[in-house]
Amino acid sequence: MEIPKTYDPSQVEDKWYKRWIDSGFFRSTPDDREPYTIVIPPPNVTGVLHMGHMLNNTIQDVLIRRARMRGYNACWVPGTDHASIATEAKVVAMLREKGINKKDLSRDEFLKYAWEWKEKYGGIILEQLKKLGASCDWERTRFTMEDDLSDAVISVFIDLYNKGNIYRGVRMVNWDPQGKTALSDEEVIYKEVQSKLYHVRYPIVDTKLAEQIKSSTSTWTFTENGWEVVIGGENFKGSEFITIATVRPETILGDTGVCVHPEDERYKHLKGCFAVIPMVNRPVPIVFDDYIEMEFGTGALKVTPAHDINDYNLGLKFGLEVIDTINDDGTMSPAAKFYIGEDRFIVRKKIAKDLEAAGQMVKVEDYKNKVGYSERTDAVIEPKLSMQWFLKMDQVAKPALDNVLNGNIKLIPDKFINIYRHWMENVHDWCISRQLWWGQRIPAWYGPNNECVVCKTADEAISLFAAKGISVNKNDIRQDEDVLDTWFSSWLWPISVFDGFKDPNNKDIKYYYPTNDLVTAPEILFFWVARMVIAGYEYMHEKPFTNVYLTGIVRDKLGRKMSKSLGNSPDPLDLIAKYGADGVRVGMLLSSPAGNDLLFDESLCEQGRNFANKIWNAFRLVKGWSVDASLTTPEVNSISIRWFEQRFNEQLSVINDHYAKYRMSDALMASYKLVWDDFCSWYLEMVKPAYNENGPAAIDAATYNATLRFFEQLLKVLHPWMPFISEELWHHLNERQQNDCIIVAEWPKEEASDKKVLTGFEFAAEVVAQVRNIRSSKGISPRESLSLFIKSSQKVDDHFNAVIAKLANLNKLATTEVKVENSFSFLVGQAECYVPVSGNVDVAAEKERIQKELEYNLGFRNSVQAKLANERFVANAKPEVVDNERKKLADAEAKILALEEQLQSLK
RNA sequence: GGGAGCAUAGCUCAGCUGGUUCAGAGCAUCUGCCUUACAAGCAGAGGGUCACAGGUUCGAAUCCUGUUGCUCCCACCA
Repeated sequence: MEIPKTYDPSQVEDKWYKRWIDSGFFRSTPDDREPYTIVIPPPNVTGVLHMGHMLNNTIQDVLIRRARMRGYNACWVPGTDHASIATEAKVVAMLREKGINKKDLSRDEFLKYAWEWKEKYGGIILEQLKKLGASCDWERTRFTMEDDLSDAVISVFIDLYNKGNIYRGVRMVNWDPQGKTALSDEEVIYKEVQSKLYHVRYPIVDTKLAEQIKSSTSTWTFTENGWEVVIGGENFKGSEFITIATVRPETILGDTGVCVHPEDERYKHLKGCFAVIPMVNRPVPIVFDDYIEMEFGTGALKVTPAHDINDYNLGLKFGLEVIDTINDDGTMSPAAKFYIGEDRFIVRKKIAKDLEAAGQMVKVEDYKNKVGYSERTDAVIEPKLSMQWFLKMDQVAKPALDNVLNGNIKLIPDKFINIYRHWMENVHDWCISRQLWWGQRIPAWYGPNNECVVCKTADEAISLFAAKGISVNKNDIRQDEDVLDTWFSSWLWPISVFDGFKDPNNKDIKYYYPTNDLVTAPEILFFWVARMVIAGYEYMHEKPFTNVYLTGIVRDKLGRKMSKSLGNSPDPLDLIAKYGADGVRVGMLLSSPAGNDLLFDESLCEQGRNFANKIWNAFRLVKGWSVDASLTTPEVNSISIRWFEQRFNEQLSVINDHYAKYRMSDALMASYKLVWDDFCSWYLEMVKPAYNENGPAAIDAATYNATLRFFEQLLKVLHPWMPFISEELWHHLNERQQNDCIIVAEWPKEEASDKKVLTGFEFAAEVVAQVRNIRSSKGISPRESLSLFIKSSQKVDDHFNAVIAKLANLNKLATTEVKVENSFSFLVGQAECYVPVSGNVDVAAEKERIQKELEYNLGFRNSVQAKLANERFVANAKPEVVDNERKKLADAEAKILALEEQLQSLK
């Protein structure tokens, strides 16, 4: 059989993925085994796979596959999220391209387009996940807007409303003028931008004049030192101004007050006075509040209650008028009286110019500030008063906080606990309404006079109204136009995917809930994780998951976030095509400790691919062996087999321990080294038959069988990381029954390892390395056979002598009582080793080398001696530590003695 | 403005409650090898005052304080 020299994943991956599916290996139904469950963080239904998904889902698949092998009933539930804002934006854009304006469509027409779009593009991402090898139970695929899940959302809303946790109210919300919807605080991204700070002076008038200005039209003119106003033919003059500083002059038209600090000497005398707002000529009160920073700007703040949350609060406090001057789409409203219908940013420039022309602009300075942007549309957020639905958080958040703090739910890494606590302790009410169509429509109904009832259907609404004494028919009532925040459906995900709302006592929810692990990005710790915990306790009285593994953000190697605009995000499918899914999986996980950002570089995938190839070639070697049943097992092989068994046991427990602590990269690296170093570089070289003129010699049956057994065990350890190549080789290694696949093979049992064998090997390995070092530094060919003599006062473990002889290519390995002349020497532990050479040894170079080693050991001995001479050390340190120091001293002294002897003999 | 975290080799990271020759791993680098499993490889080697300054201790990469630099989270500074 001719086996290609390199592993070709393209020949393998689709074949096995199909076989796994066809065999139902991903399928999970409740049985008597213990469940192990993960619900996928549902990606946006119209999204495509990016590197973040790759990392995330690779980790989930590793966890799921290992659990499956360990005998758990492993269930990974996949699905997608309807992502209302993002999807609606995409649909609107698609329609616009077709020349259709959303405004011209009815709600139903629009939704029809949206569903078509979803059917067409939805779930591409799930197909992509299959390429990665994701072993989800695809028969369980859910979608947050499918009927059952939507029903769950609606009934939860009604339930929370009836419990008094949901209320409706006018609040200052983050308004996205492009998406024309309110956003939650979490959906606003603040960016630092270069702005301008405009200093504008408002004339000061007293109460009497203010009254006159209010009651009739006034015409103002400004000079350098004062102002003049004509009211009804009467002329007034003044020289006093108050200068405010603002970055948003377009909101001046909505000003209803000016606020200064009560302790501010500059303004104390203005109590009871009014400032007159430019252009609209509205006198507004000057109020005093210690919210004001005296040092900032001029120390005077214009108050625009309709367009700034702080101003809104001040407005409430001082009873200021609210004038909403900006429309939903970010243009000026009629209430502004000027620039009506023009965009807020254009108006900003215009009004600045106009104020300048009028003589009210004092100065303009450059200024850096933070501006909120919509996460979804990137539009600048407009704080806006509007009627929204809210969920009260303080009560429901309590168990969600407690159960993380008491360790009932674990965050990995645990540094996120503090962040979580901080958020939960300062949680704000959650604005859950969105002014969109794509999503679950709010089940609230309004009567003729805006009376409101909350229930599922119009018929129920009619009877609820009737109960309130309001008699209506279907045509008199209308349903709320808004839909619910997407997170208001995804927070139910771990429950709703098992139909926990529809059928609370069904087998699935009872069996799979609570789930085990959740793997997600820290960015959505509050958006999603915290809220799932809340929903879990509210509706199941139980946590939704036990462990939350928080991945890092995938960045490029320069540390920049991957983004479309930077073009630094590779297409995961291209990577898979290039390096194989196994290679990419390994690449993703090689260096991504929980919570740490992953600086991704293609070379990581290359390393993964190389590893796959290494395994492939180990297989080629083993498969190429011909077995001769008549051969007895050579000594070198027996001890090698004995050693590898121990090494495997030892490393398996290391790997298991890493997994238990969710140290994925460490678990992978330990697996990697076990295969590459221990198995390939050492074990296979140890048992590999020598070759004669006819090619490689035959191998004995015991060695062959042991090697196959080891290989199988290693493939199992590799399977979670590299499902495809491990499955492929599993079947090449042995004839298998149809269903004997590694995906469902049993994870290796952890057994004790014999430390004596392991340390015996370590000694041998060190000797081999030293001989190789001599070859390398002295230019002796590996093919030239050497001899080696070991001199030691203590007994050295000689079990591995045959191994040493083979790997170091020795024709003789013996002990000696005396130093061997004309040889290179080295020390391993206390054993002096001599490699005699035919030519003359470079005495000077040897002396120098030995001298250096001697000096190091002398220094070391001195430091140990000093330690032991210190009475306080001997008195205070733990006895075993002191003993250890004594042993170190003895070792060092023996070494020094040996080195001195060697040096002596070279003279 | 408040809070949290980080700083160890060129890069990415380990280093558990202070104590094995503790200063590590992988990658990268350098040297020598196309040795019939693998050049996507083999063998060997060189890289670090553990950010800085103090302190606690018999003993500090590890604990404490301060400084510097970076990152993240929260928050309503015009």
